[in-house]
Amino acid sequence: MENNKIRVRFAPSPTGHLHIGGARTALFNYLFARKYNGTFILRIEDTDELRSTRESMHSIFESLKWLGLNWDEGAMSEDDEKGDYGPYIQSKREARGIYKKYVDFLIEKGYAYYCYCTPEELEEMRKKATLEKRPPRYDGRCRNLTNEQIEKFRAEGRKPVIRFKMPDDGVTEWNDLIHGHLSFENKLLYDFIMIKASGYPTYNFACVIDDHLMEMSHIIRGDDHISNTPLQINLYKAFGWKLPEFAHLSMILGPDGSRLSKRHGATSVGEYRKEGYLPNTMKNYLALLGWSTKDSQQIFEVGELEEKFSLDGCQKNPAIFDPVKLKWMNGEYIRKLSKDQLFDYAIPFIKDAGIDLSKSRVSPVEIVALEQEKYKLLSDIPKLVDFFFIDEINYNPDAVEKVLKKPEVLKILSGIKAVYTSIDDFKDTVIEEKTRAFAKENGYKAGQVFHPLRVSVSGRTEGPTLFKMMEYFGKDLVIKRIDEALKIVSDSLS
RNA sequence: GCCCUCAUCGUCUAGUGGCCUAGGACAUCGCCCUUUCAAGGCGGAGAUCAGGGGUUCGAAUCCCCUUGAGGGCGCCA
Repeated sequence: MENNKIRVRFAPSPTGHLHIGGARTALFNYLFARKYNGTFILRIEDTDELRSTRESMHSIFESLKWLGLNWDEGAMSEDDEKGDYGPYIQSKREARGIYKKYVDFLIEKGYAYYCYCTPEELEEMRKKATLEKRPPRYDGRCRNLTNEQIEKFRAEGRKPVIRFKMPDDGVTEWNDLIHGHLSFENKLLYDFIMIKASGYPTYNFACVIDDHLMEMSHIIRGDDHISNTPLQINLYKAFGWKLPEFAHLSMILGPDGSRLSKRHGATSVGEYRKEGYLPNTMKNYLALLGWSTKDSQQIFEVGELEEKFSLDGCQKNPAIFDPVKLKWMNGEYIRKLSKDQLFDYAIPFIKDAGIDLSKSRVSPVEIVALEQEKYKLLSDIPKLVDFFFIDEINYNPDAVEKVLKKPEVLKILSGIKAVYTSIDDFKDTVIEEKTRAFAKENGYKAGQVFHPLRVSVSGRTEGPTLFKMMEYFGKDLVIKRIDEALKIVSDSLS
């Protein structure tokens, strides 16, 4: 049954990068389509001639792809598209005159009219209304202009807009798939603009025409659109078109409960990517903002979200974006990666930090994997592995003070140096065995030897497991660094 | 100002009339493991279910009011 086919869309306007909220809307549409074997469509709503940019469009494509929200139909890039309902970029649709015939139809049927009010007049109208404590919306004054008035406005060179004539009474209602029954009194609605003075359609108009023409079955969007919905429904009714199902997702707020904005930190998907978050982390975390399973599952395997998603699990109330939990989740996802996957993700971050990967004796893949359970962000990696790739390490002053400047350290280090010099097979198990034996023979506790050693070879008090680390450094480098540490200790004694 | 929406631990949430002395996760605290930092394991604290009225034998769950928060009232989307 062609008519029962699930078709959903994400319809961003290219006026900036893909934001967290937009990504979440895209994700839910994508998951819904996957769950019910439907079609996920990407449409670009660039009817804001002033703010829409090609760069933004590109950036949105990139972010969507990075998140793995692959769409089946629609604008595939700035210049390519796929599907039988195109064009999928509204400016191109406008250029083809797609909207015009629907405008003409409405005017002919008396559902739309020209309005000659200037922006200044409208501003004045709103101000006055606010002062008089009335709703600051258009009062419909151009609904019944006389021919003389129209002549006069034209003579003044005024460019009209085209407004939709909203019904004066009755109610507009629908059954929202998330909120349930929603209803608005028509007299509280207003004659919204369908066509701007520039000839371009507005959001509320183009959106309805396209959703209908593209045969959308479900409109899943943010609940900031709830009050646009009755406006749009009246348009559908004027055309006599079948309504799609509506589902309004709750908003995402910043940690202080206000609308998520720059002052809360990163707000775009691209920024999180740069900070070292994995795409699957973002997908999983975003899914959990406003949606959950009956058992409050937190981490989802590949494909599991697509399988378990449902509109029933969607929350009505807004969700606060929690960067702390996001970070935890990223650690979880990093730990699930194979060594090779981790390394592939790490490369750009390591290179950015200026680290020369050729400078280590062992495979950098192994080195990066050494501290896998520790990374919360991919950007944590360089500073945790850098001492594997540089000759001269920096000794952390606090570490030197706390660990190396102890009375027995000089003896321990020179003793252990002698032990290491005699090891031929410099492997972690061998080193550990010899080191423990050295401690025991000389009456030291293991930790008394391990700690100064760690600081000596790495310059820090924390790091990877000690013996594996030394094995990777290699015997020569370990001895060289013990010598350096020895020098620091003896210098401080004199 | 008007309209709409929403309301469970600090946060994300489970819960759809009795299984709730409200469950899970993040964060937090303590203990264990341990060569460090993590990770992991175990345990604790944390929500009189915004407040007040009803309905009912019984309400976080249904109804009403109040309060608070968010959204909208654009030739932005």
